[in-house]
Amino acid sequence: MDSPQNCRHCDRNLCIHRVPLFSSLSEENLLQIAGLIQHKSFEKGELLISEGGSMESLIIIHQGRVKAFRYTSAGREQILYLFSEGDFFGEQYLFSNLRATYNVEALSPVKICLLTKSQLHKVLLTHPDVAIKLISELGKRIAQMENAFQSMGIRDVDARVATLLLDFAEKFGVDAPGGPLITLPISREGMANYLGIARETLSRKLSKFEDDGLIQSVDLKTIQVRDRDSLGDLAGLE
Amino acid sequence: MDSPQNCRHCDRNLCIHRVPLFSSLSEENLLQIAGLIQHKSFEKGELLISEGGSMESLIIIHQGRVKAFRYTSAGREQILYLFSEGDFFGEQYLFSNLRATYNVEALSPVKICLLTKSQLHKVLLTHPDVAIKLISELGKRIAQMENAFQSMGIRDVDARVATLLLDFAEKFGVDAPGGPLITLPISREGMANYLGIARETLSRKLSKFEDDGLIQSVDLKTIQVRDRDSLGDLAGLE
DNA sequence: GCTAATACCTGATTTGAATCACAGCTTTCT
DNA sequence: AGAAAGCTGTGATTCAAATCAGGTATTAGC
Repeated sequence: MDSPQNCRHCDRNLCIHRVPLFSSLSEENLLQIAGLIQHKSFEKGELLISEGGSMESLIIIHQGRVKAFRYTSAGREQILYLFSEGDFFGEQYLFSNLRATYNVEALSPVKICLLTKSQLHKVLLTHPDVAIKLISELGKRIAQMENAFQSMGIRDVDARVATLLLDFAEKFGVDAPGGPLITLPISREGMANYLGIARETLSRKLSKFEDDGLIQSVDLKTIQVRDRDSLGDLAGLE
Repeated sequence: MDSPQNCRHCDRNLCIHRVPLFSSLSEENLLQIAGLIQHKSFEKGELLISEGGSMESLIIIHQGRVKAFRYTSAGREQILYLFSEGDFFGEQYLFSNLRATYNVEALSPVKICLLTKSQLHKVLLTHPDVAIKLISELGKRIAQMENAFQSMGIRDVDARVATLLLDFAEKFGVDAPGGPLITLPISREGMANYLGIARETLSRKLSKFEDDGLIQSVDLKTIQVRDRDSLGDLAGLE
C-alpha cells in the first residue's frame, strides 16, 4: 500500500483535510471529493487571479503564501488579505458570475487545490451541513474584515502599526525565547500599503518601537515581539 | 378578505417578501415562515443590540434606519454599517455562540422582524436553496466591506468624502431635478467618525465641494448631488 | 414662544505624516 | 563573483489635517 498512487492520493487528501469546511463529511465523502480536486503550482511573483478575470473555482492554499490586492486610483497597491496554508478564497463568486475584484499573487512558491463551482455546488446541495459550515466561515471572514476596517478608521498611526504586528504575530509568528518571531510575508512597502501609510513612516515607527523595546529586528524579514502587552496597549485592546 | 387579521398577516409577509434571502421559497413555505416571525419596535436612540450581548435572531429592518458601531480605544464611535429598510444582519452569529461585536442603535423610529437562530437553522437544513442564497448574500456583504476597507486605505481625504457622498446617494438618495437628494441618516460627527477624520475637516470638505459646485446643501439634513461625475473622479472610480 | 442644549461652521495655530533626497544594504541575474 | 536593480533607513522640508477657539444656527424641552 505504499505505491506511488496511494501516496499521491494521500497528498490530495491533505487539501480538504485541512479546511474546516469539510470537517463534517465522512471519510467516504471526503475521498469522493478529493478525487474531484485539481492541483496547480505557482512561482513567487506569479498571479493566481487577476482583477476582472473569471472565477470558476474555490481555491485552497496547500503550501505557501499569497496576497490579495487591488490598485487604488493613485496607482498604489492596496492589500486586502494575506492567505497562507489552509486558507481558502473565491467563495464570494460561487453563486454569481461576477468577475474577480482583486488580484492574487504568490509571495512564495505556492501549491493550490481547486474545486470547481459546479462541484462545490453539488456538495452544498447534498450536504446541508457543509453549507452551514461555509456560512459560518463566511461569518468569520466578515468579522475579521470588520476589525480590519475599524483599525483603518483609527487615526493614530502607532495603533495601526501595533495592530498589524500583533496580527502578524498571531498568523505568522512562531514562539521563541524572548518572544514570538514573525517571518514577514511582505516588504515594508507592502505593509505600509496595507495600512495606508507611507513606507518611510512605517520604517520610522518600527525604529521607534525597537528603541522602546517593543520589538527587535532580527533581520530584514524577521521581527521579534518583545513586549506584547505594550503593543496591545498601543493597539488599544481592552 | 379585508378583515384586520388578514391585514396583519399581509403586514407580516412584508418582512420576508422584502428580503432576497427567501425569494426562492414558494408562497406556501413563505407563509409558514411568516408565522414564526416576531416583531419589535424601537424609538430613535434606543439600542437594538449592545456589544457583548447575545444574538439569538436574524434581524430584518422593516422600517427606519439603524447604525451599527463600536467604540475605539480613544472613545470615538466607529460606525461599521448603516442599515435601512430590507437590510438584515446578525447572520454571522447564526452558527456560533459568539457575542455581538457591535452596538446597533435606532436612528429613527424602527420596526424590525426577528427570526430565531433555531428557526432559521431548520429552514436552511430543509431548503438548501435558501442556504445558497444566504451564502451569496454574505458574499455581497464581504465585497461591500472590501470596498469600504479599501476606501479607508486611501490617504486622500477628498476621495473618501466623495466616496461617502456617492454611497449615500446610492443608498439614501431620491431623484430630483438638479440631482439626487440625500437625506443624511447621521450627523456630521457621525460621518466624520465613519471616515475616521475630524468633524471640522468634514465640514470644510463639504463647504469646498459646495463652492466647487459638486454638491448643494439644501438644509442641514439634506444634500443635493449636483455633479456626480466630478465626485466620481475625486472618488477615483475608473 | 422662550431657553437651554446641541449641532454646525469658520478662522488661527500646531502637529505629525507625506514627500523629497540620498546613502547603505540586499537580492537577483548573468 | 560582480554589476544592476530593488529595498530599506534617516534627515530636511512641506503640507494637510488635527486641534483649539469662538461664534452662529438648529433642535429639543419646558
